[in-house]
Amino acid sequence: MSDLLERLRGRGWRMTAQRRVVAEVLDGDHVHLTADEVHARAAERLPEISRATVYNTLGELVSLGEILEVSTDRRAKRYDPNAHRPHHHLVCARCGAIRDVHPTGNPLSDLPDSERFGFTISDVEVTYRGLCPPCAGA
Amino acid sequence: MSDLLERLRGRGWRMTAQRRVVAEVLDGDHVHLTADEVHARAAERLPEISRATVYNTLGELVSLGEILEVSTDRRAKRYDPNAHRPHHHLVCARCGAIRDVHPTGNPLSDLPDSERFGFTISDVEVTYRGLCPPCAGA
DNA sequence: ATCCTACAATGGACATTGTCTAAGTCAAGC
DNA sequence: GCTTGACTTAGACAATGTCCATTGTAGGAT
Repeated sequence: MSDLLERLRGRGWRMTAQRRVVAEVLDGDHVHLTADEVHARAAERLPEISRATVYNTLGELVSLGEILEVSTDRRAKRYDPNAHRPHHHLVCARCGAIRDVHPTGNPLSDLPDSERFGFTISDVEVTYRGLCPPCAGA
Repeated sequence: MSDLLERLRGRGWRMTAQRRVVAEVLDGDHVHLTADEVHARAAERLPEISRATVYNTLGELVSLGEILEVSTDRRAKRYDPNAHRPHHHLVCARCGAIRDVHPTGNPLSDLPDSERFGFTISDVEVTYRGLCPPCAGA
């Protein structure tokens, strides 16, 4: 168990059974669960937890910067607990598998001023798409 | 009017009033409409056009490679008629405005083999996020 | 230890986006 | 001008997410 719960408590986050369970479900590396998957896993431990609470809690954890929202497909948002190390994603176009990747270089420096249209850019998101070995081998 | 309709006809695409209207709505540069927006604009000219037809037609145009699907937010997919020149997107986090951009460099070469996990990578999508001048000025 | 109160959880309605199907309609070839 | 198979339609359905009024409770105050 990481210190996620401690960090949250230290920030004055009111601790409830529901919030604890959601945080515990997400507390692992290289996990990219949808809200529904989080709800399902949380419900294994706390059967009466509601979907709204899971959505609320996930939203709060995102606001607190403890997890990241990832939208690699146009289906459900996924939640990535690996929020403290910048990274991008590699997605299998067939089965949806997701891996965290760390490209070299900084895409920001690849965008000349003339292509920024006066925007204040705060974030760059890179998604590599392809086929994972099992799907490519088929 | 570009030659989009001619290209489609030449490929044996059966031409109907609905398809013509959808193609015409999309026939412009730097437009990034949602399916519903396409439907609304098409309905100005052809009031009885159905949502299903718009979805079907958009899907076909994507399959034909004439337009691109863009998922810059987790709301509706957007359709980009600028399918013949590779580009990425710059999105305003507040108002959702989208600009096509052309970064230098190739993000694919920034991903070492050790970070590819055996995937066969076919596509890279880069999304820059920030605030457009009006939203930043507020 | 008990009480208070603001904050959190619940559940169910609602919203948005997209898909599917059965039946009717029409473009294009003959 | 027919015929036919592809296209369109309307609306039901599905998946994901949001909202709200009500009920419950964590944590501080007494």
